[in-house]
Amino acid sequence: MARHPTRGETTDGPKTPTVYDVADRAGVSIATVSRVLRTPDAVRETTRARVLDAVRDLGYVPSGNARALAGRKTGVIGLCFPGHDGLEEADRPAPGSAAAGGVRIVDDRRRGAGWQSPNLYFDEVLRGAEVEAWRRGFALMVAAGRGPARDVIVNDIAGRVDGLAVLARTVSDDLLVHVARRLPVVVLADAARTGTNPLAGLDQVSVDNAAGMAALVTHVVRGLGVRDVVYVAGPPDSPDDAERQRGLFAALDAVGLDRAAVPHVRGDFRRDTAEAAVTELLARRVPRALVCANDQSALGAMDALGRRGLSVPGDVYVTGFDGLDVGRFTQPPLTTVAQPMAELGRAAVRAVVARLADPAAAPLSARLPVEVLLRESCPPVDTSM
Amino acid sequence: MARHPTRGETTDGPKTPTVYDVADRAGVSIATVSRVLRTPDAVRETTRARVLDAVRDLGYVPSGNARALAGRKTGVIGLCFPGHDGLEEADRPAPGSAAAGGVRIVDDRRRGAGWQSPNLYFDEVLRGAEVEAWRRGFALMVAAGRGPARDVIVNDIAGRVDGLAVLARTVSDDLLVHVARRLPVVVLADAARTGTNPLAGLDQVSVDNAAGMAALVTHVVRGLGVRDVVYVAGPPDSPDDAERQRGLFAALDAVGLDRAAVPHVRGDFRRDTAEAAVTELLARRVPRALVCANDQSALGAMDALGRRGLSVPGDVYVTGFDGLDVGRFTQPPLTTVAQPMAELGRAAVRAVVARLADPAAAPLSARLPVEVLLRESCPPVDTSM
DNA sequence: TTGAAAGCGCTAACAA
DNA sequence: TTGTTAGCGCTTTCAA
Repeated sequence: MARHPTRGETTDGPKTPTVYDVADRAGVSIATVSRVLRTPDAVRETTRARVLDAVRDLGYVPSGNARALAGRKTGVIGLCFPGHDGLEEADRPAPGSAAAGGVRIVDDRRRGAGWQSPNLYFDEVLRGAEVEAWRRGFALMVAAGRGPARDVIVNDIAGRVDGLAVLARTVSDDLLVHVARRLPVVVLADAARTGTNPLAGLDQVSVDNAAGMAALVTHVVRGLGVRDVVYVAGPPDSPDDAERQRGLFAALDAVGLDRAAVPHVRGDFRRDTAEAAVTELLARRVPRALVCANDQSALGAMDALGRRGLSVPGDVYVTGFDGLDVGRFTQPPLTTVAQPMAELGRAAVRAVVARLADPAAAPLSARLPVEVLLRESCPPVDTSM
Repeated sequence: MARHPTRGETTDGPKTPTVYDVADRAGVSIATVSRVLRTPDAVRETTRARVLDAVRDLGYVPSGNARALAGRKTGVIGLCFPGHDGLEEADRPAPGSAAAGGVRIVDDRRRGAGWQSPNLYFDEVLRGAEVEAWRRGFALMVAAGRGPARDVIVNDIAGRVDGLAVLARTVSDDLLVHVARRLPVVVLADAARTGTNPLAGLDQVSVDNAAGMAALVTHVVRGLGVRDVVYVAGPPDSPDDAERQRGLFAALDAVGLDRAAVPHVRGDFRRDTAEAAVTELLARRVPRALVCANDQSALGAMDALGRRGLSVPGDVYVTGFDGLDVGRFTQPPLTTVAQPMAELGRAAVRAVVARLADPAAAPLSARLPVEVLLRESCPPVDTSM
């Protein structure tokens, strides 16, 4: 009768119980056990109680894998991103500090506002995705791919989930296309979607870089009346920077300023590079405003200005882009464009769920609105007079 | 021969391909397909190539669930925590701000250093867990249980993973015990493990609250020579606070100060409550040092002191506990005890993996070392003279 | 209301 | 080196 006649009797210790064990103990069939767990109302009260008791007594927990296999869906959504590079070693406890019971005492007065833990960006996306997934009744599986094994991970995860949200350039396009044949894939924050892009057919969710930059630049040029602007650009191959430049140009066009009137220097999205670039610029001349491609380079710009003894915003306005937390604590606080990171995660999950519900729908391309945060480095109105 | 003779022919569109489809197309058996994927060296070069081609052509991605079921292990570790309460609504885009193409412009100059996004704590634990899981070859499944559904979630996740790490008091003890019968469960940050605790037999990883507080208080009393201390306590039922108080007392005992010499006021771990409590205290007298049960209440204490025109650290030393990021940006920066959040997550995963490797080992109880970060609010040496 | 039985897609003996 | 086959634990018709 029972499929496992010797279960837990001949072998070493009791194995983890299955529906069969519960059914045996409750004196019902496995179908009834399944019903009790999935459609309790379809089972007579007393039977249900017997089954539930057996579940309790046995410590039975249904196998999600078997369920998923039989039910042809997992109830899990996967989230892949590029990984916390550099974190692997960074947060390893310092050698010797782990001495038994020993508490290390550190003079931490030197550490300035510039420091911050890496990749907060993804943390927030992740959090948003997590929240949304659970609200929709899905579990979330996370994979931060590091190194060349990324593809392996994604492939691995793809087989375990109903749908996948992948941050731009986490894995090779080929793999993504391959995987997308099997399940819904949503690409996050990859706006540079051209016709020839192999990912062109996939759903995507991104942030409205161009509109954000346009609004910010409009504020600088029209709101503050500044015409002497320099743009501290990102890496030439960055789609994000390309979009932000589009926004910049759009704003210049709109206010009737020649694009050539706003020269670029190259900050490469990095604090040190931007500092160097701006230092070099300042050796030649001092513009009234520095519009930076991201917050990191804005920090670098402020470093350079500070070193030259120039005041922000008194002598030079500085703006960033991203809305990193650190910008709230700089001196002065940094005007920036905040990206809705958590919302990005949520939107991604929503997109996956929507696709699951309607596989035939046209590819989705969502743009999340950004928010310009005016802070002291480039205030709402000119306060210098 | 093939198990699915009509696959993709009679039904609507091609179904997602399985080993059978790949085997058919490559002209081999399913076993060979499986081998190519799992032990490639056990297959002749030419055969392997044929199979791989078929995989490519078909867009085949192996089902993780079927694998897990057949292989009796999932390769996934679960992480459960109490959830980002309050976040659900908080990060919802403000009504109206999402207008198509509209970019909201906000005067953000008012928002002080006190503000910060909630639950950064878990983000870091999560990140640590993710990193470690990945290094060990496991995927990570995340569940932030919210509301009464927590138990359901955990039960659900338990069936999908090889092992589980659960933050203290995320779910009911009963459920945890139930689940622990089936798979390894590691409890995080629940140090208050008494003999009668139902969770007593489980592995656990926590932070050395007592030692941290003891080191900090020793610094205040012995290092700075302060004897007039008030403790701003947490909620009475908090195991964390209890541990920190133990550390406090231990330090007092060690330096020969009567415990009664250090009165308590109740801050309840919250900024506002602590501010109220300290305000009331200051109406009576001004101690030389306020040792607070956590960072939040330290912020509240500083609020109260500031309102009274008292200087930190000139008039009163203030210390916190937790190592929240925000403490680096307060005026003055906050001396605190940093908990190794990311390391907590990693240690949890390590514990699960260890338990998986040796189910018979004695229950593990790991204590992670903390770090005292001396900053201006209670500096390494008395600089006021 | 309950039970019998056929898979879900894969792995892992065991044979060949 | 490759194929056959028996499950893994569950859901789900279809009958009873």
